[in-house]
Amino acid sequence: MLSIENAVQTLKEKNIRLTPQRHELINILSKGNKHWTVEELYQLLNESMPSVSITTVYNNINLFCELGLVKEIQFGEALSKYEWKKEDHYHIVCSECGEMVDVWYPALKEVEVFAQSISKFDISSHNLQFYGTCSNCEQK
Amino acid sequence: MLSIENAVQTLKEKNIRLTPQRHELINILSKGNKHWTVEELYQLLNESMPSVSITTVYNNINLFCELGLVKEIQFGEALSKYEWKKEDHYHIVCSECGEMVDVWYPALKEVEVFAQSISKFDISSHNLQFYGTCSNCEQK
DNA sequence: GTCTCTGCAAACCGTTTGCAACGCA
DNA sequence: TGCGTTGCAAACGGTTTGCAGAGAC
Repeated sequence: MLSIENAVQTLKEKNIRLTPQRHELINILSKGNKHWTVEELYQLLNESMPSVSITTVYNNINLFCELGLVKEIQFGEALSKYEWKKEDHYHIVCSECGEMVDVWYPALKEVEVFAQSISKFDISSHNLQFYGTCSNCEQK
Repeated sequence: MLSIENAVQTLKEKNIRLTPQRHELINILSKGNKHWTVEELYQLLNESMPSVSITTVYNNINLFCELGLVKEIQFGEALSKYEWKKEDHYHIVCSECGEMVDVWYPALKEVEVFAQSISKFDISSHNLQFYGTCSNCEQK
């Protein structure tokens, strides 16, 4: 799990300013080990910085993705979610409410090798998602 | 692979009219064993029916998905692609041009079982995509 | 003081909706 | 002939862009 200090260091090295908005966004993202939409981050950020704009959230979440501080998780028709950078893993998503949890399972390298062997593609990565119903939605 | 006759039969059973637009769209989709975006289907349809509107393509591709004649393939930030209904399989997509091919690999049921065992989710399905570079883009 | 960053407003673009005219059954 | 369908235009909604003023360093 990436530390706040490392993230701040990365910004400094690239001469990217540590604005209050960026600092607070890093604070939110690096705690909680969760998955947020842009809108959710905007709401959370607004609690401590009421004047922040959603443009700034977009600007910085994209910047953080480019810097490798944050990973974008894209899922079917749902809005992208973002998580603080950690080791590669898969995700389970609730089809009802969008709730998302991590799955730590060994990377399916042998399936990648198979896909490469039967295609004319040079395979570089793969993505695996699970769909289901979370316990909260199950009860309803 | 679903036949045109079966598709037409499904429409009849549900009292859905077989308009020329629908017939031609089924013709395009059921041949070629490819993956198309809405825009691509619209272009192809326009070759034989110049007056067709993109609204009609949206209406019918969504209808066909609901009827199970067509499967929507959603991929990260890319536009959805659609394929004629066939047995479940995975996809490889070219990160450069979006070119897509099928991968017939046994469903990863044991990974689903694992995901279920370590989460509080009732897992119903999963999705696996491979990313890479197709031979065309490799040469460039 | 400089130059990046913020935040507002407008643009963007794929998709959906409303609706009047059309045409399949 | 009736009602489902088409196709136009407008609306929609998440995201990006342009830009003038603010502010980090």
